[in-house]
Amino acid sequence: MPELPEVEAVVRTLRPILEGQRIRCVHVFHPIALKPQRAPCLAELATDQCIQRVDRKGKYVLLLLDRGLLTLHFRLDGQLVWFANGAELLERANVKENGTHVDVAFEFGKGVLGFADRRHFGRVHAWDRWEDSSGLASLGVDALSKDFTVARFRDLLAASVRPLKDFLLDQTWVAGLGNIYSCEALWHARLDPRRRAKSLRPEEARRLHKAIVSVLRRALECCLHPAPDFHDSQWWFQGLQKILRAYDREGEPCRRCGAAIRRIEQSGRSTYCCRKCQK
DNA sequence: CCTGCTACCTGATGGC
DNA sequence: TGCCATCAGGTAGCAG
Repeated sequence: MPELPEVEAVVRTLRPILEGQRIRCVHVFHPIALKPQRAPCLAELATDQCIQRVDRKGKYVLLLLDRGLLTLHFRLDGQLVWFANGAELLERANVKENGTHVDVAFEFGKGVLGFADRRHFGRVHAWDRWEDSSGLASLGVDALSKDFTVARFRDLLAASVRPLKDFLLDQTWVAGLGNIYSCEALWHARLDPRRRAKSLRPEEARRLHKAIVSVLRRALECCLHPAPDFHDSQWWFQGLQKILRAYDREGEPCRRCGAAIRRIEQSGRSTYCCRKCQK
């Protein structure tokens, strides 16, 4: 559930479940999910603390504790799973037949929250202060925050010589966009992903800003209907496909001009765009 | 400081 | 069927 809208939908769903709950204990099944931190560090920081607030910055989920915080990052494939209680967790987690993959779990009075990522890219980290997390501390302005204004965005663009696509993927300028919504925003703004960020005219910067915000809002609506269901480990976001105009549509006609959507490679990753109407 | 490249992992898919 | 190559919604760490 990688990009900003998916993480925001998770956070909104998690908030009423977790806020005010005390972490009774922490289970670490796969320590790689904590790397480079270690299990004792997480257990010591989290055990017996209450979750005061559930929040998000960029693609990070923040669980703010009485003292310190936990950060969850799903990377490409991470997800959350809910269990009724500790017994159900131990019965189902990582067992051979019909088991549910779980890397780390937090046990509460009302149930258990599991963090799972078979690929082991996702991370669960514990921090005394948010500034201690270099990933979190280096994030730029969140794309759905009110600080993400056209003026601010124009200044950021003007300071970067990189191609627009790389600029949008770089979380230190604007936080929250990944490969899908970068492609989508550029398609909606009718801008060539290879253009240098600083080459945009004011009107083009405004168009891209508007496209980013509207694409993310529309995707968030999609992610909330239906809302995430952590009780079902097969749960996934439905219906995102129907809002995509460029991503993963190689060879299909552009919905604006009819030309074939092309797949090009930028910084080792796929960019989907219309070479005819994205200038 | 910036940029570009690789490594990190596992699973799904498609060609032969 | 089986085997192999390729691809995947992300980021950290490194060299230049």
